[in-house]
Amino acid sequence: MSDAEQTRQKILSVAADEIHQHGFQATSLSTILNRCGISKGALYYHFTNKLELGYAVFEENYVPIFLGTWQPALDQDDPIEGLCEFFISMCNAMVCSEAVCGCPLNNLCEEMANVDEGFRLRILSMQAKLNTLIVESLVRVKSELRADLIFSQVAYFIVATFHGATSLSKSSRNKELFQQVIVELCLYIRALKR
Amino acid sequence: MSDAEQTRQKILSVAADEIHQHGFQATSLSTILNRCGISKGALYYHFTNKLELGYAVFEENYVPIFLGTWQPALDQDDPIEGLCEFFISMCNAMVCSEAVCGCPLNNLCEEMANVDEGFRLRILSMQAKLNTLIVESLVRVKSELRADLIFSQVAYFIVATFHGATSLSKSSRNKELFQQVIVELCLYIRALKR
DNA sequence: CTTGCAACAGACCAGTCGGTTTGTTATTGT
DNA sequence: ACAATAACAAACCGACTGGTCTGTTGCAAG
Repeated sequence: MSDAEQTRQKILSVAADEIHQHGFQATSLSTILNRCGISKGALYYHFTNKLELGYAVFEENYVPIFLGTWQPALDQDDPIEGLCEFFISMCNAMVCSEAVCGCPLNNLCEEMANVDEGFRLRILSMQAKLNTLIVESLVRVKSELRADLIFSQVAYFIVATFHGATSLSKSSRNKELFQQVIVELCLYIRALKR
Repeated sequence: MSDAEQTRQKILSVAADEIHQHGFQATSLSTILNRCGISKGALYYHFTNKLELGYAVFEENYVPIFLGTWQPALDQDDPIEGLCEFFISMCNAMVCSEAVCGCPLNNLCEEMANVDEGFRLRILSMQAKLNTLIVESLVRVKSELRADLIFSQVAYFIVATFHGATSLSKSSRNKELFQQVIVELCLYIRALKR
């Protein structure tokens, strides 16, 4: 990796962390510069402005990580159990993570969906993509599921609940509420089977 | 109402609207002053600083409205149907509201829970209070419900899902996704009955 | 050896932020 | 009539914001 590409990646990862912690609008460019140990010239050489930096963080950092965590769960032979295990593992991982900053994508969704159209459209396509992934995995084991299900609706329901659980744990700042919602969610998911 | 109290209320309601639209941190005091047609001296006569104004908006505007919308639904003879009707009516009301800014409390929760302790504690107590209300209404019709339910868990699940649905509709900016999640949520709620 | 460009460094800018201070007006108790 | 206080108005402040501009390296091609 060239030096230039290296600093670009450094900026992206630091920006991703700052945005995750403080949100996009509250993130200061000078903080990013300090943490990276670079100058403003460097940043504006790689990105045209703060917004474009935000978009780049979204597409090159958040989205891959996001899909990378859901995909394996849905690729299991039994996606129902795959999802449950995934959710439970999120519960356990939450203990270790010292800072409960919530899901970066959910945070951006809440903050920027009504502020900037560029963010909104990216969030929208992300949600649609995740929905498709879940629906596909459900269709794959269709024969094992109840006949009355509307897959897309179920998928959005799961995502919405998971999002809500994340949000609850953010304000409560412990995993208890998160765990409760997740347990109930697993009950719901397993009840999808006939 | 005295003149002073009148300007105080004016500030509160305008601030509530601005915070709802742009979030707390992105809300500018000068915007509030312009919309109110008052000066900075007036604002700082009634509130010690921006944070205290935010707290006042939370407690005197958001909380009463919030509880005022949930309470009637839970007070119904059949709280299960009360909740469903409440959710459905939220779906319909959403068409009329031109701006989909999400629930003010959920927004503040997402934005400020990790930023300011004062907000976090207020949000926390609000969530606990809502949870208590829901649990109480479920206990009231306990005999009609399944025996395996953990009421508190169910209550948090409902709230989390509703929050998630709100968030989805914010980014999608139409009521479709919201409606889908709500329909599925009603299915879940009605299945609580034995 | 030098020309040119990629890859920055860092001073600088206009604007905005929350907050303070001083000044003014209207009302009210004495 | 007068002093005191409530209820503001508005100038002002330092800190900070995103963004621009000019200058300076290091390397690579000719």
